[in-house]
Amino acid sequence: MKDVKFTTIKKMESLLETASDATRLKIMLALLDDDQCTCGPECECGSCKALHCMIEKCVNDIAFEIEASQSLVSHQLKVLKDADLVRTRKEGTRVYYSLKDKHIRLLLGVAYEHVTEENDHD
Amino acid sequence: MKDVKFTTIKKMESLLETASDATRLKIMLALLDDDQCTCGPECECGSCKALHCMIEKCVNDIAFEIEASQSLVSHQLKVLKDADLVRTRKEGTRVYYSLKDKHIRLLLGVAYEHVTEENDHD
DNA sequence: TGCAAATATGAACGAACATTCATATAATAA
DNA sequence: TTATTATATGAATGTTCGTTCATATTTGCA
Repeated sequence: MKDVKFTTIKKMESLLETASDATRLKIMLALLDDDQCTCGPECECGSCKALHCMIEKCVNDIAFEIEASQSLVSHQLKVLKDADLVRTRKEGTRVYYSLKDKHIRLLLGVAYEHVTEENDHD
Repeated sequence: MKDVKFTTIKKMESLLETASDATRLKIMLALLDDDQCTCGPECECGSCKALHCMIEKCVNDIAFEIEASQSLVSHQLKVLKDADLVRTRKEGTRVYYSLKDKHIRLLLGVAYEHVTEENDHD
């Protein structure tokens, strides 16, 4: 992986920087939760341990779940949205947020495994 | 992925925060380079498109390659080392750095793919 | 209309961070 | 020892960023 373009570096920086905050991580992990998964046993999402199932939650529910203020969650959701890590769907007064795509779920998965596994040498 | 412990969140934050800097990304991408790979065709590292081959470079070579000052590279290598993203090997006056393990290479790979691929919906 | 619920936003404050410059340490060779 | 090369480190500076508080906007409903 050599001669990576500067704009590519900058995009990677933006992606990782956006992901690298405890509040935003809590939000994204809440959106990786499997409570709302209604797929069958063939599904590989959430509790099924894989990543194609889309889970969505509204702002206040996220705020309650991660025990943060509505303002903070809204601010950070905007950061996540601007950086394209989440998508939104409006329904009445509510706005439902979900993770953007499989890369984001993979990123969270890799980071999670790295910090929870014991030292494995290479 | 629910009920993630606070310390796990903090570790993920640290990992991603450490990775989310253009200078440090350049350094890590330099360590993902395949110039030094001498493996055979069965090897899956670098140009072989996989991740088990360890590549190491010393500080000044990295500084030259990414066009940054020695001081800056040394500072940021320390950040990477403290956060356990790279390992070191001393040989005479030189210190050779390499990526810590496959998770780090995977992390870089996922981030790279996310920013270089076109929109793929889920 | 007016009210309530859900979400978004702007200002402000303090903390954290990337970079540079100058200098220190460590190892090797003469 | 002295000189040289490679690397590390401490201080200083300017900037960025997360959070809070107060308030604005939007939507649905009486």
